[in-house]
Amino acid sequence: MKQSSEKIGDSPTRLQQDLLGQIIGLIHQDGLRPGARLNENRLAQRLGVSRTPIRAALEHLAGGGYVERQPNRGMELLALPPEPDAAEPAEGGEDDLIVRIAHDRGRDLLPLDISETELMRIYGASRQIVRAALERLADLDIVERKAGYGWRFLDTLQDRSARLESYRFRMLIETAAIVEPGFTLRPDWAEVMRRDHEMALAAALAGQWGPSSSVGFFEMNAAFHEGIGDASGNRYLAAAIRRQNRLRRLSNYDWTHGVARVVVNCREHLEILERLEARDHQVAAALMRRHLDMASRLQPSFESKD
Amino acid sequence: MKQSSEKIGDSPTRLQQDLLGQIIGLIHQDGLRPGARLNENRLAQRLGVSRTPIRAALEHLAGGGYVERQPNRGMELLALPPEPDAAEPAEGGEDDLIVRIAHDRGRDLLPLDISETELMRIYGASRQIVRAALERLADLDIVERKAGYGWRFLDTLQDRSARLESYRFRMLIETAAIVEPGFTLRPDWAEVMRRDHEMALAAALAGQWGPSSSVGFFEMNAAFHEGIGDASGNRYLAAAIRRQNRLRRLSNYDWTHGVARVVVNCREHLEILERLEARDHQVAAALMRRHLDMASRLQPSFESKD
DNA sequence: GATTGTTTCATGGAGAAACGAAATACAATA
DNA sequence: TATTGTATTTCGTTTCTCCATGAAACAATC
Repeated sequence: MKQSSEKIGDSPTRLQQDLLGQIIGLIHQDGLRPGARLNENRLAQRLGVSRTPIRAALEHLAGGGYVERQPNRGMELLALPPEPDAAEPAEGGEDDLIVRIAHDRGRDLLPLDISETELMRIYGASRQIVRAALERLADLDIVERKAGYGWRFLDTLQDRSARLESYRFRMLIETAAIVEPGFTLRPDWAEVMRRDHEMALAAALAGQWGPSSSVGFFEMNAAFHEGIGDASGNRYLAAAIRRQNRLRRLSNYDWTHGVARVVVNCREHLEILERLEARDHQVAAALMRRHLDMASRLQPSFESKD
Repeated sequence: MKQSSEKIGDSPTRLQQDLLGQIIGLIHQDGLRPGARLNENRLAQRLGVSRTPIRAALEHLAGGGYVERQPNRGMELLALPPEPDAAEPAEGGEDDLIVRIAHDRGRDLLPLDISETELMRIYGASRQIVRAALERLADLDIVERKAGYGWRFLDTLQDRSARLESYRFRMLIETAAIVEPGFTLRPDWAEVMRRDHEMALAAALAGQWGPSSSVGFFEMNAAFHEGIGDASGNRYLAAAIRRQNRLRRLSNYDWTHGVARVVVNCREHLEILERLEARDHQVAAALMRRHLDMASRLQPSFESKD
């Protein structure tokens, strides 16, 4: 048996899975056709890793029937593999746990003071995972180490004033980002954003709003604001916006404002986008300010959830 | 022997050391005199820990001769222990390592790509410490995980444009902090700040500037800016300012601008402080803007250090 | 009854060992 | 020579146990 000599087997690693997606992306980007050969060295170099995980990823692709190994001559492309949906929020147990902890604390399912081992029991996660999650939550000022043992929630989450402060902060930095002298929008990014928003808008208008749309909508939203930060040319503005999104991700994964608000949101984003493409930064900034100001006035209906 | 029953011995724990300092602080704050008794329960409650580490800390105080254990009646204060200097940058191996790594990378003593084990070898630290340091550096966008194994420096440090972006960002958020509607300065904080700055100013004018003054000066400086963030009443502004200081701490521990600049810096801070106390927020913000703008124009003389 | 002294339990850190997987070096093949 | 196939080395995660130490309960003392 030839297969047994390559020990690929069952589960692709995190890295291998990432590489798999990137390889597929490169295949499309380079416009390869069936019959083309995939050079391992070049892939390894372009993706910044060694050949080992590349080979494993290719082996997985072969398992799907998209490529075939030609002995001593490498992998040949048989069919174009479909592009996977980008940016799923990391199923496994890393960012996932952070969201779950924050969510459960928001519902008062977790006590204010809690120890690592207790969290390990509750979520069935290893100490390391729990630790990493707590560290990152601490970085967002959501928990803090107690002096001795254990951690304490700071309850920035359901805090009403925290929400307003967050919006005030965002109004400051996001408008500033838009009027930065070095602001330059990447045209391809704007294109993708427009398309995504128009699709979301159409879906919302058609009443297609499933329970899974919530996360996707949030991520599109986040990508919009982060893209503006990146375009500002100031890495600290960009980092601050990204940080705010990380914070919002913890409490905003379930959309509580209904479809009507989704429509408004998309339209406002599209309007800002238009102004940005027209280099009308002053108006775009004003629109952004109003966009955030309006959003800050919405009442999050927390309690009526289970 | 009575001592052997209490197993305190040699090395005070991190927690015990912290508590020791805090207990001393409370003794002074409460204005206790020799003869007073130190209640374990109350100390434990005020400091948010159990009695166990409190007892250990008190035992250490007894070792210094400042208190004495009266059997079954607790600790009696014999003499006022001296207040330790606050905010030493954590000798041990936590924050310390972060600064050292950043410093060495800034001097090009570390390669761009590096593995954890290599860092362990170089600094003789445990894997955990190195990991924690790298995670925090990653959080500041100074390193990033490579796809496979290892880490890569992003070199935000000696990057000239990063420096300017940082100052632009600070000009934005720190002036915004001052003009926040909820801005309220704690009078005691202002008092301490004024005193510290005047002392530093006097020392600088007298030409007393040792190699150790550098860190202390930086920390005073940082405390000033962070205090303004805290006074703003917006936790995200405060957090952003604190984060910028954390970043600056990595490259600014050695002051390269000479004593003259220390004098200017202190005077500007004192002027801002005055305006703030007079509730003259607009002018204070303008002064802050100019303060940062001037600082951003200084040329950091990097290379001439060893 | 309040406070200290003492014991017991739980927490989380340190260290070692084992393992899976990525990096690297080397051999084989076109 | 360039590329793939294979073996070796290295890395970092996982998992385990051990143990100091902090939390909490209980007993003793004033």
